[in-house]
Amino acid sequence: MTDPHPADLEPEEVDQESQAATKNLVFAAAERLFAVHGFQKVSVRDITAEAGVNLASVNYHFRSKDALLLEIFRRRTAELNRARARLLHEASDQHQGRPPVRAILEALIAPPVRWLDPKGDRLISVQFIIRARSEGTEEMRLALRNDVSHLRRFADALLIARPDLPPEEVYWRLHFVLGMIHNNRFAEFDRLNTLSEGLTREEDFEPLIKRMVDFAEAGFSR
Amino acid sequence: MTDPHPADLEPEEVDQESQAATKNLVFAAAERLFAVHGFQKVSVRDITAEAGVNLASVNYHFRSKDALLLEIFRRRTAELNRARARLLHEASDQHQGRPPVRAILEALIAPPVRWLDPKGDRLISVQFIIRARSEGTEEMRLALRNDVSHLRRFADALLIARPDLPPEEVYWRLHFVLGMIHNNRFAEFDRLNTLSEGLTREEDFEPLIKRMVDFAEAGFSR
DNA sequence: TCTTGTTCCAAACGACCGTTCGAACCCAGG
DNA sequence: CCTGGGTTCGAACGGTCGTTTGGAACAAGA
Repeated sequence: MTDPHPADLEPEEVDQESQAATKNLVFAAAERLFAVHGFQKVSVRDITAEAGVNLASVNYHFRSKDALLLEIFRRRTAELNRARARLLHEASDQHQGRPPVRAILEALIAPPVRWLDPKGDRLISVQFIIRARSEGTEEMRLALRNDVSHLRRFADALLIARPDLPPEEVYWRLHFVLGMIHNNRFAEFDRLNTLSEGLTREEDFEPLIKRMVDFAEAGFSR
Repeated sequence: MTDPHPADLEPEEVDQESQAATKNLVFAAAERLFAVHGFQKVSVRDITAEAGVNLASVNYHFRSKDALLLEIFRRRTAELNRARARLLHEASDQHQGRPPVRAILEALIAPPVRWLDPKGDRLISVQFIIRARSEGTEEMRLALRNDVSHLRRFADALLIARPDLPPEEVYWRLHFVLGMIHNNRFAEFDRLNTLSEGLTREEDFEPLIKRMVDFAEAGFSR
């Protein structure tokens, strides 16, 4: 008697629009609730109620609550990593395989910040990813090791772009840039807007990308 | 019949070494477990078991689990804010009330990074604070509004130090610096050490403070 | 039409949660 | 010695959690 769960034989991200409507409803509702309220505060009953499906749907289509969470995390981080890698690849092509620091930083920063735009449909996803980084389960820590292999390409590019710097200095500065990116949470934006009395409220996110890249590039300038 | 809970009549942080040993045991165990495992994953039973006290101790000495969490948060953030404010005040004294950007950033960065030193007894506390920022309850969000009033002193100092910059630019850069600071979590350090293959492992944290202040000051340089 | 496999559903299971309760305990003040 | 307020204790309460179950509903091929 083999395991009848359809989640086991999915290669990557099928049923985008296929007949498995319930699975997609659960996926979307879970991502939305997790992104807003956090992982531990959202119950399976919250998810299925939000999706308008039966309680058992989570354990049927995904194996467990944790597996659902991990699947969302995997798909979204893969998408983000792909977008970043594409920009880095383009920058590498335009600079004979040795992109300057600014282009590397832009490839790292631009995708997750563009996703913050409420006019798109990515805002939920990027908030989910950011939250996963600080609240993730033990299994997601392991999944983050793959993310390290993704980051290594950026670290290597930076090491090549700044061969004059001690390697540990490059790593630390990369760490600082990642901190800037990961701090773009709802709560932090609200805090900043309260502090600045609304001066920092953004409608277009390209200026924010420029601000961040400017700041990060300046940090790398010495 | 008035409320018999001793938690209600404590001014700030008495019973450091007083006869209420159980309360201190609970406080310390809760802070430690929360800092390591997060708020939602730690139960009252975990806390009391770690502290070696009875299960009901949490609800007796503090009113509830949330109230315990909030009390830890309040005490530690107050201590951190005091340390930062003192440094800012000293810098203000040394520069005729107009401290330069670097001194302001150092007052913001140095205290929480010094607390990261495992040789001290503050490592748990700073990890707790960082975790509280992203996993805090609703009541702690309100407590963070006081933190905004604390941050305003730093924002104002920066606005005075850089009157040539548009105010929103100053606020954004302050936001970036805070992101750098809040990213100093256990998991992120591990990730960085994996990525750098141990190159970034620190024993002394003063060089890290210098690195961070250098990076942040450079970001403010233009 | 009957069969077969997939999906959905209501209901329940056992485990763990935060909190409460009343009795036991301790220890100064009489 | 006794008394009484502060503290600790074991035990239990009601509730919510993630997960499981067995059958109903459904669609498609024989």
